[in-house]
Amino acid sequence: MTACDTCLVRNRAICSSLDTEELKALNNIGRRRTLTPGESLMWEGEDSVLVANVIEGVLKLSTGTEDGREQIVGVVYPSDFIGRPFGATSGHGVTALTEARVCVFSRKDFDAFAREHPALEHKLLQRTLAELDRTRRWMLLLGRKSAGEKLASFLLEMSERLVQPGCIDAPDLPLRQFALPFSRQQVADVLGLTIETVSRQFTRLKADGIIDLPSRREVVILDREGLAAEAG
Amino acid sequence: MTACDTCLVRNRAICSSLDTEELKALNNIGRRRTLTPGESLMWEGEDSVLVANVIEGVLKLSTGTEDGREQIVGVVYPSDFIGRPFGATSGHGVTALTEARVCVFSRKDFDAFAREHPALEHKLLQRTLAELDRTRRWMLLLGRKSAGEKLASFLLEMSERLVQPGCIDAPDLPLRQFALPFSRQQVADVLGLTIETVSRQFTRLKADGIIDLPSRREVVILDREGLAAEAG
DNA sequence: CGGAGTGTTGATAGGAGTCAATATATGTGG
DNA sequence: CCACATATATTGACTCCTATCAACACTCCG
Repeated sequence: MTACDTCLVRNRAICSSLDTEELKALNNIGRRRTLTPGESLMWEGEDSVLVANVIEGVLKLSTGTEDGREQIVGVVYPSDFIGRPFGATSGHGVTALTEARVCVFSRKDFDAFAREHPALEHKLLQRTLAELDRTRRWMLLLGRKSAGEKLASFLLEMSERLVQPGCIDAPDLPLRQFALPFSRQQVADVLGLTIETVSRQFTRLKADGIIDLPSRREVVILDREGLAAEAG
Repeated sequence: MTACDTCLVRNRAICSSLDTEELKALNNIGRRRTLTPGESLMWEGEDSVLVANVIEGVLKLSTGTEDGREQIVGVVYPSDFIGRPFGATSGHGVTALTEARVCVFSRKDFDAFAREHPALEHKLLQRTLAELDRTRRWMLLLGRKSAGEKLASFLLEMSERLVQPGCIDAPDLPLRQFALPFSRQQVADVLGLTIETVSRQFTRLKADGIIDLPSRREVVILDREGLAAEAG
C-alpha cells in the first residue's frame, strides 16, 4: 500500500505507464508536498534539482526580464509534469496559483529511474510533445493577436482546461462557469498585456453580453459562439 | 554501406543513439529529400504523416490565423527533428527557408521504430525538452519586449545558431558576420512585428553603429555588447 | 533596359501603455 | 461586528509605440 494507490491522477499522470511494482519503487524516491497560493517550487535560472507531478491545483511557469517585466510561459494542471529532467537549469519559475499538492522527486533520482523505464519516458515524451504544441499555439496569440482576441482566447482555453476530471456524471465538456485561478495581473502576464488593458477587455466583453462576471474571479460564458468569434 | 554512413548529422541527430545495425534498419524506412527555398514539407492542421531529420539547411515552423496573419513558431537547423510523432495532426507548417536536405520517415513507421528503441526515444525526449525551453524563452520576447529589443535578441540568437558545426579550426563561438536565412517579412513573422517596423529597427541599429548591413541578407555585429544591451 | 519583387522611408492613425484617481474587495484589530 | 487599512480592480485622460497606408529605392534577372 503506497500513497499512489489513492492518487487522484494515478491513471492520467506519467505514472500510468508503470505496474504496481514499479510504482512502488517510484513512490520510494518521491514525496508529497503541499503548496499554498503564491508559494514557489522552483525559481528561474536555478539548478534543476527537482521534478514533480501535479496532483491537485494549478501552478504557473514564469520568466521575466531583468527590469521586472514578467511573462507566464505555461500553466499546469493536475496530472501535468513539472521541472526539467535531463537538464542543468530550470529556465522558469514554478509557483502555485491555488492551494496545490504535488509529488516531488529529486531530479537525479528521477532521471535514473526514467532511464530504466522506457514506458515512463515514452509517457513523458508524449506529454512534452503535447505541451510543445500548446506552447507554439500560444505564440500565435502573443505575437499576432489583439488584446480583445487574447482575452477571448484565454477564457475559452480556461473553460476547457479547468474541467475537473473524474466526475462521471458530468462529461468533460467546456465549462460555462468557472473560477479563474488568476488575478488580473496574472492574466496580464499570461497574455503579454497590462492589467489595465485586461480589465478594460473584461468590462467590454461583459458590456457586450458575451460573458458575465459574478465576482472578480468568477466568469460565466453567456455566448460561447460570440466569444469564439472574438478570439479571432 | 548506407546513406547514414556519410551523413553530416550522424553524430548529432537523434540517430546518434543507434548502433550500426539499428541505423541500417532506420535507414530502410527513411528516404532523403531535397527542398528548395519556399517549398513546404508539411502543412498546418494536416494529418501527421511524416517526420524527418534536418540534414542541411534552415526551415521554419509556422501557424497563422484564418484572416492571414502569420507567426513563425520555430526555426530548425541541421540535426534538428521535425514533425509530430505519436500525434494525429501537425499543428504548424514546415517550410524550407534555404535549400535544404532532410531525412524523411512515415510517421507510423517511425513511431513503431521509436517504440522499439528506447535510446532513440530518449534522444528525442532530450531534444523536445530543449526545444520547449527555447520556445518558452521566445514567449518572453513575444509578450514583453519592444520592437528594438526583439530584433536585437533575434540577431544575437541568429549569431549563435547559424554556427556551422564541424569546422574544427573555427570553434563554435557566436558569429560576427552571417547571412540571414530570412526575408524582412519572415523576420517580422518571427518577432510578431510588421515588415516596416523591422526595417526601421534594422536601420536604427545600423545608424547607432551596433551592426552593419553589407547587403540585405548580410549582418555584421560591430558591437556585441551594445546589441546585448539593446536586447533588454 | 525594364519590370517584378523586396526593402526603405515618410506621414498618419490607432491600440495598448502609462500615470493617476477612484472603487471594490480582503483582511485585521479594536 | 464594524472601522479602518491594504491589496486588488476599474475607470479616465493622455502619451507613445507600432501598425497602417503610401511613395519611393534597390536589386535581381529575363
